[in-house]
Amino acid sequence: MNKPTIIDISKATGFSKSTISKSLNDSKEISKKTKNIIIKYAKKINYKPNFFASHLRKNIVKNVAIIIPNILNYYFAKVLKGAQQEFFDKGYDLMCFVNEESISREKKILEKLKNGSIAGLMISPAKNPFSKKISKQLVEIQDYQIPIVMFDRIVGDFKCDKVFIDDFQSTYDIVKHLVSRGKSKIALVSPIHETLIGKKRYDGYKKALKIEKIEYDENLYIPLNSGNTIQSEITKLAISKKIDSIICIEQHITVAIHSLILNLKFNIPKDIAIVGFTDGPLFEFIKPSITSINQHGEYIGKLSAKILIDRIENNNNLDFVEEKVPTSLIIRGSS
Amino acid sequence: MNKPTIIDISKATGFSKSTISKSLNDSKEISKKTKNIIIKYAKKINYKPNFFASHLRKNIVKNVAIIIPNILNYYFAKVLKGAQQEFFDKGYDLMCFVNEESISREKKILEKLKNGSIAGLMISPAKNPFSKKISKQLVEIQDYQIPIVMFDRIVGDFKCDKVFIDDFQSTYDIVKHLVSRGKSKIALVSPIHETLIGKKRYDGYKKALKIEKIEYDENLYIPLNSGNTIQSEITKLAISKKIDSIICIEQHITVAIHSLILNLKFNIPKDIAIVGFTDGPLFEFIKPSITSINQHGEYIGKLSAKILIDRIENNNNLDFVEEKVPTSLIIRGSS
DNA sequence: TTGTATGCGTTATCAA
DNA sequence: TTGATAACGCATACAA
Repeated sequence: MNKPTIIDISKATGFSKSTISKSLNDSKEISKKTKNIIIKYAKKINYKPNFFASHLRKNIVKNVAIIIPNILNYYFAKVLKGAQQEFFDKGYDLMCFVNEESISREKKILEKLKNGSIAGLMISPAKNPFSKKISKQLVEIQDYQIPIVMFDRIVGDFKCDKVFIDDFQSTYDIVKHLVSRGKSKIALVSPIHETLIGKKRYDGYKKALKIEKIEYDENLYIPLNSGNTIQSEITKLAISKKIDSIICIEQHITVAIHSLILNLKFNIPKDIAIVGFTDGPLFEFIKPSITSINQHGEYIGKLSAKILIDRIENNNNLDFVEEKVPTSLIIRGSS
Repeated sequence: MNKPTIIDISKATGFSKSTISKSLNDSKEISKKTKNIIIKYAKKINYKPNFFASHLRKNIVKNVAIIIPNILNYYFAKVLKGAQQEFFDKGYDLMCFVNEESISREKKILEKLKNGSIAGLMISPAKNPFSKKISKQLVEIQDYQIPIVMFDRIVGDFKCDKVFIDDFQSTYDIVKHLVSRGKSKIALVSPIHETLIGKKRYDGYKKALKIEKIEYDENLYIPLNSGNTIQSEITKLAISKKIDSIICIEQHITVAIHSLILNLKFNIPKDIAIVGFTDGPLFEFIKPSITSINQHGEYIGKLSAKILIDRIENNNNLDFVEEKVPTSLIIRGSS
């Protein structure tokens, strides 16, 4: 059986195409009686309007796309979940793309999205450097009147709506918390030091140290590049008692540090406290469990979706919004 | 700027609509010279064909949908990742839906998908009972010539392509492994005992016991309904030494059992071994780490996508395939 | 090699 | 209250 069309209904019921169309759209031009006949028959043959035809005609799109770096990252999965719920409830279909942290993949995805199939885009770009080419593609998408909401990994000088956590506050809060636990030799481990997020977290860390009158020691700030030297570096710092606590920005590295510290026979949190970032259950089940920043991924996803829908539906020319979402600290055994 | 169309190019270059269309599709009817002019101009104004128009005209769809129960489940996230990669590489857009284990949500999603916007569907249905209504909707989708691949949570009597792990073998292998570790009082905890998967895993368990000449004890088979009685039940069995090992089918319950056993001051794996199911890193970082079945989610996703694309593109009437993917056992500290 | 005309399925405008 | 017709943007059969 082929997909039935309005013409099939027309032939079967004897009414014209336009009468059918109006009835199915519940127009008040058509009499109840006629509508009933038509709707009943449409149901019977399981008629659904052709997606492409109606969209072509109406020139409206109810598809949106989301691009995330990595679906296996619990935080991004939560964002996706929140966004998906919001979009679905508002009648939008969500197309989902994953860039796998690859700029070339991201370019391909964006290229594709220019075909006009989407009404809006949510994006958290692949790790920096944010390429000029990506930026150019995003601007082209905006030129087509397709609004963009950038979330989490926002890019400072790109103009669009943005949703992100309060990165400054997150590390600021962690330092305050650690100090309240009697810690003062606080290391910061960051695999994303070159990103805006990384810089803000670094700033929050530094600011809190200042407020707490702890002198900043550049040896305790450990930006990671390849990620291989971290073991020896942490080991050195720990053994020489230069640190009594570690803040780590990335979940898997946090767990690695956790293991390392235990293997070195230090006590967590007495000798060395650990605080990390994640939305997931991983830190909860480790022994000792790890104190962490809750990034509220689901809320970020929902909020971004709401903002995007608002842009799509009320294409006002209001200034771009920048929503800064507060984080919260979940205190567990490691601090 | 509005999205440019073929007509804009036609006006600007002086060629007719069809010459433009043919050039952009690299038809060999058109001279190189003309093509160059047209393509160059199209690039300049950043022309992209209208998605809806071309699809309406060609009556082909390069969208597919996937419905998964829960995006926060690491296994399903992996399936999604694998599927997404495969589809993207083959030029398909993937629309992603999450039923959140809700039958009513699933019904809404399926209702929507009947609008003809997809060329194929991958689905792992919400937890059973697999409703008659869902089945009816799926059949309707098939009636529109939209192929369906059901993965993981397959439904026995529904006719479509299916991809799933060898559930029988998974528990069979676990029992064999536990026996090789000297265990003989093996409990099986299952929160999905009413599903086909649950039954097969139960069968594998029973069969392996038989092969190993261990008498089946129905007290050691613990189907979970609300999931609240498990604590006391496990505690009783452990204290009375009725069990020396536990197989658990669900990841979070496995972790809960793991904690419970440790709290009861038993040694894992000496007193009680534990084996679970998951694709994720959770079991790796717990102490002691947990032996588990790797369900190869990414492969399942890729394979399902491949099968679906094959159905879409070579709409042959071959019999439905049922791909049974072997699992592998990752042996860790808990056994 | 290029242009003309038609239709994909729907909706909207206007006429009956 | 219903019907005829045009148009959305593109692709193709056919004519030139």
